[in-house]
Amino acid sequence: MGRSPCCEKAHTNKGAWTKEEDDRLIAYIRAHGEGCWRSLPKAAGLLRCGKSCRLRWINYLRPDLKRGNFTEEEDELIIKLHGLLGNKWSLIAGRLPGRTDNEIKNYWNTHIRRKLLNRGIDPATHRPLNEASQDVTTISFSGVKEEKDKLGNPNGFIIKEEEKIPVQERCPDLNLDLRISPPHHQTTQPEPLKTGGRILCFICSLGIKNSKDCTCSIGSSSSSGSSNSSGYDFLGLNSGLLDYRSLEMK
DNA sequence: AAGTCATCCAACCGCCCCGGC
DNA sequence: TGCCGGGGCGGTTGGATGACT
Repeated sequence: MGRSPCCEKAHTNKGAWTKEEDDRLIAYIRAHGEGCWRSLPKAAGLLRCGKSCRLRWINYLRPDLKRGNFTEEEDELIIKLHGLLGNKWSLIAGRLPGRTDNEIKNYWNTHIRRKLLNRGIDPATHRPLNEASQDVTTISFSGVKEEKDKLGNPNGFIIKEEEKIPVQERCPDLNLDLRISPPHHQTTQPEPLKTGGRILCFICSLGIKNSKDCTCSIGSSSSSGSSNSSGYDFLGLNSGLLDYRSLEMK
């Protein structure tokens, strides 16, 4: 029957934090450090959910946070990292000292999206808006449905009754065909570098080891630390502009 | 001055992943 | 090996504030 709630919501405060709550949280973490967030509220004398405490600390109270406007350099770095990583805000935040994932996410949605649109760039794909319809593979779900009907749902999809209603009957003007386009960087990134005569896949070029998405088998075969000297030089990963190994979680 | 709309951002929600048992 | 709980993440919401009419 689902998960148990992370806290007893009936006896917790919600909404904006008061100065007193902030002070309590700061004092507790200074004294005891970050630890078990679930038990922290009670120990600190806060009527808050542990998750709420964690969020407040990480996004607002942490002493190493950099407040204030984003610089032009930060803007450009966020754009580049988003092009590489997508909506992996925590990874992006890991490259911007003093910035939080929430802050970057908000900043992206309020400023950078508009900035890119003004430049004529699709913020989702990082491609020119007028190219949006090019290099797109269309997957017709009506076709899939027909195939599933023929083959008895071979992909194991769970089909709700209402989904069996043809879309055109319910909303004739709505085209729900999904489209998949190749990642933007595929068209611009240089030739993949080789290590020991072998070509690295994109996953390995990012320094991600043992990934199930690895297609070259190097990443999963413990390449004895050689991965940091090979791969794409996207964002200057190899030239030292960025240390992509520190893209790991905060 | 008052009402309405747009924007910003802190906070919440629900899901997923991972480690411990 | 499977289950459970805690932590973390991305998406979304809603209140506060400013801009505009």
